[in-house]
Amino acid sequence: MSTIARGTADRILDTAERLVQLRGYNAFSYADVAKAVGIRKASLHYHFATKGDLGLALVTRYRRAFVDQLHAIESASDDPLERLERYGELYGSVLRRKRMCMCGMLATDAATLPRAMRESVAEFFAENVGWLTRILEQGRKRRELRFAGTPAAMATFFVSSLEGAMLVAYGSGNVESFDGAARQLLTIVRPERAKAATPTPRRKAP
Amino acid sequence: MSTIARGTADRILDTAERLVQLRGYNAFSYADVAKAVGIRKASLHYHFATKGDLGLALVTRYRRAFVDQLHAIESASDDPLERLERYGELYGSVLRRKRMCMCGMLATDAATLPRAMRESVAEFFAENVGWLTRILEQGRKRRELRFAGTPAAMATFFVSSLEGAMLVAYGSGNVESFDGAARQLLTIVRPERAKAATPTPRRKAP
DNA sequence: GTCTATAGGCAGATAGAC
DNA sequence: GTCTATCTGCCTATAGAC
Repeated sequence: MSTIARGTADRILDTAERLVQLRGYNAFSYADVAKAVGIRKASLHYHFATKGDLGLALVTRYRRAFVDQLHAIESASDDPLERLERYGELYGSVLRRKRMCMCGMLATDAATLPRAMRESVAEFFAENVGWLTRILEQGRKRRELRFAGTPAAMATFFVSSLEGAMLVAYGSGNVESFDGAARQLLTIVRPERAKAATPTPRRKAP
Repeated sequence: MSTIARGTADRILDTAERLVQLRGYNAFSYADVAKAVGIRKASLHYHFATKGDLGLALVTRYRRAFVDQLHAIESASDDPLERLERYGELYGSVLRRKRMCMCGMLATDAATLPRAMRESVAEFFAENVGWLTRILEQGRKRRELRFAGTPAAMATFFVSSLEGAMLVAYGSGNVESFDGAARQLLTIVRPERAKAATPTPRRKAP
């Protein structure tokens, strides 16, 4: 995958994605992207006419990639708790690359975004809540998960807590705090809920 | 208090605070503030020489106000659970004014902030975690709160979840989702939690 | 598809009059 | 303390050559 030559548009998206995740929508420029990609500012406009077009393409691609990873999680495991663990690990892996979730980042920029971008960011959260709701519903039915309230409410709480854990970890430069928060989060849906928070025994895939 | 005439510096801070909470540090300008306050850009520089100076003053003032509110909560109630409810309501009241937490907002801007600002934002989170740790510790000791893990870990989770609930609500324009998340959060520290029909607790090996 | 050149505007910041 | 005037630099975006 990484050895395949990619088109200019893809390289632009990769670079812009990184910059948005690091600095936010209003703190990256065509000049930044052009420099990193190795072409001129004007050439960027050939691929993405306006910054809004580029931004929308970024969110669209990010959402698609995220949805793909959700499907991958369902393929990899049938156990609700393990699926939730892997879901949290999606966020963790972003943070370990020293980035913030793109849509969490754009959420704070919402007031300054073109309408289409803002709506797509909202859809990202809705998509995640929808997926989690299904997993939680199924897990409760099978008695492999236990939690208070509706699956939808718990799903919203899940997304919120992971986004917040990333936000605080990113903003305070304290990456470890994310892992602790993610662990707490899993504790509250574990059926055998223990008094002491012990690290989760993680099954490794062969 | 609201009838007292305030100095220019205070009015600048009020306006800049609102703009940062709405749009972020990189999406407000001296021109915006000057227009709203009713003076010229150049006059702002008399009060705050650079944007970084203004930003640092904003965070400092915000932190002080927040700490004051924490003290007010301790004065208003002796009950740990009620204190936590009121703590959540601090966040809720910001969101109901259609704003994002200033430090949550600045957390996403971290990579672009002057060092002093970035450190002060990190201190905001640390202060909150510190206060919550005390409340949680005391509540557990008195058996009026119940939760897994250390008080410090739970405190970090608390701040993360509330910040994240604000972030998602703000970014998706769905303010109601915050209240649901805040309610879920309180559920997990309530001592009388869920003794409903649970499957036989199977203890996993650590 | 990529380039040079440039338009037109806004950014943060300063000098100096009043 | 607030003003006018101005500087320098960066921003998004476009025109037109190659």
